[in-house]
Amino acid sequence: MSTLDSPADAGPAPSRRELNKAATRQAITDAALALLRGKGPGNFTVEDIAEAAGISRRTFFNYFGSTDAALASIVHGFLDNAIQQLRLRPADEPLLESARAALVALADPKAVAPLAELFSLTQQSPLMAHPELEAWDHCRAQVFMVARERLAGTPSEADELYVHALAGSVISCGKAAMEVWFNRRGPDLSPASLAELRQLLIDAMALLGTGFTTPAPSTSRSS
Amino acid sequence: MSTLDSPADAGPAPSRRELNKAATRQAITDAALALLRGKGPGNFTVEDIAEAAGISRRTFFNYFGSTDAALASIVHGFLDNAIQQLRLRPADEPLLESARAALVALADPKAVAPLAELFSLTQQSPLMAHPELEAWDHCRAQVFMVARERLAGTPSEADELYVHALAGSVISCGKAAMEVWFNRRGPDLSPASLAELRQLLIDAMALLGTGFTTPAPSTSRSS
DNA sequence: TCACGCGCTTACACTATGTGCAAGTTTGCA
DNA sequence: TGCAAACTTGCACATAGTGTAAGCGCGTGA
Repeated sequence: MSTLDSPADAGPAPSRRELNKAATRQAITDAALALLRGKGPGNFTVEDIAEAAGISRRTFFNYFGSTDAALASIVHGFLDNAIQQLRLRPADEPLLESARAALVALADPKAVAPLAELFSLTQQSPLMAHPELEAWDHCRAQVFMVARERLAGTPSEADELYVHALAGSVISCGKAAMEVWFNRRGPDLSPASLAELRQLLIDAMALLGTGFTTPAPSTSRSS
Repeated sequence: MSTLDSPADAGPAPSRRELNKAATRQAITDAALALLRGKGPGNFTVEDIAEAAGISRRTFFNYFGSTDAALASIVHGFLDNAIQQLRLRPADEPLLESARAALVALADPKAVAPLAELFSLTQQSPLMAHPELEAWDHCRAQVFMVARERLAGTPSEADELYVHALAGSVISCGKAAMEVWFNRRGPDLSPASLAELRQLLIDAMALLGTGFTTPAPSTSRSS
């Protein structure tokens, strides 16, 4: 989201309007998350969220197209952050290495906490599947674009298959690492747990880089 | 496996009720596809589909949860078919090889045609994204189960990450091949086009098997 | 062959979702 | 200060999705 440390920041100038909008947006997701905690997935309506956020039902729909979309914005926030990290990596670095670095950089409590809570509240509830899948796919599209930019000008510039397959696989492996981590540790955010997440992400990218050769490749847990 | 009636029939005994249900289901998807052709995505309602299929609106919802779900059943049909092919492969074969074989076996006009038309009608229309992503994810879960079964008893039985990452990557690469193929050929089902699809699927699996080492790996088109 | 039971279809009613529109309110700017 | 643009809100309306109970068609056993 925002890294507003010093006065001379990248933003042009956060006007009052934009601050209000950001605040409203935040109020909506907060309210939605609170209701998810309190009532469980599928047991509250847009009207409930709007009331809890102190806005009208109509205004809710000015921000999000559905309850799901409001909750998925949490996932979007995390993944957008990941993309941002990815774009910071040097362009001549192998993409797998960049992805590994970007993901590991994101494995800190601040960034993972909302995601972990969302997962713990929606686990094995297909009600959440739709917008979450869409969020990951959006991220995939971003990775695709980064990968394409990097390959621009190289001999294989036009190899769409390579770029599509790579982007999709990177996302799948990142997702797999997150999923395994959550299955093992639940919403545990302790340093040891986060270290394991980092190792899983590293291992997942390594699997991709080695073509899934050895079924027992990792240092993170070998049965 | 053997019933007295038909020579090569696998079903236990298609009763009249089941035939009716199958027919209705088919009528619904046919009607939905026809409306998609005629009016474009998002420009028709459940009521329209029901009317075209000769059933009530309520009955539609007895079969599908939404218009999207009705159309996604086409994708589901294709992917279920792929899973079936995958399960026919010998259990000691490498999974990538099995996936390659299963996918190539599915690259025939009969199986691909409905999928190709659906793609051509919904391309760059996010209205279709949700249920389609869900269909792919369902397939991913199936591949995951197959992979887990195959590794049961091997030294790496408990390596969840490996299985999750592999299943996800296989799906992503299959998806990538289909996407590239459609971007190149559109709804072209000529033998040459299908041969290219097959080659793309093979190349995609090869990329996965070689860890995406060479950015210019394929025989399918190198710019 | 017939009648009973069960499953599927349907109409109805109702809640929730999502959107267009116009009026009211706040913010930016000259 | 005053105007214009952006944002919020209430209202109306079309559509989605579901529970319920009555009606119809299919399978089955007497």
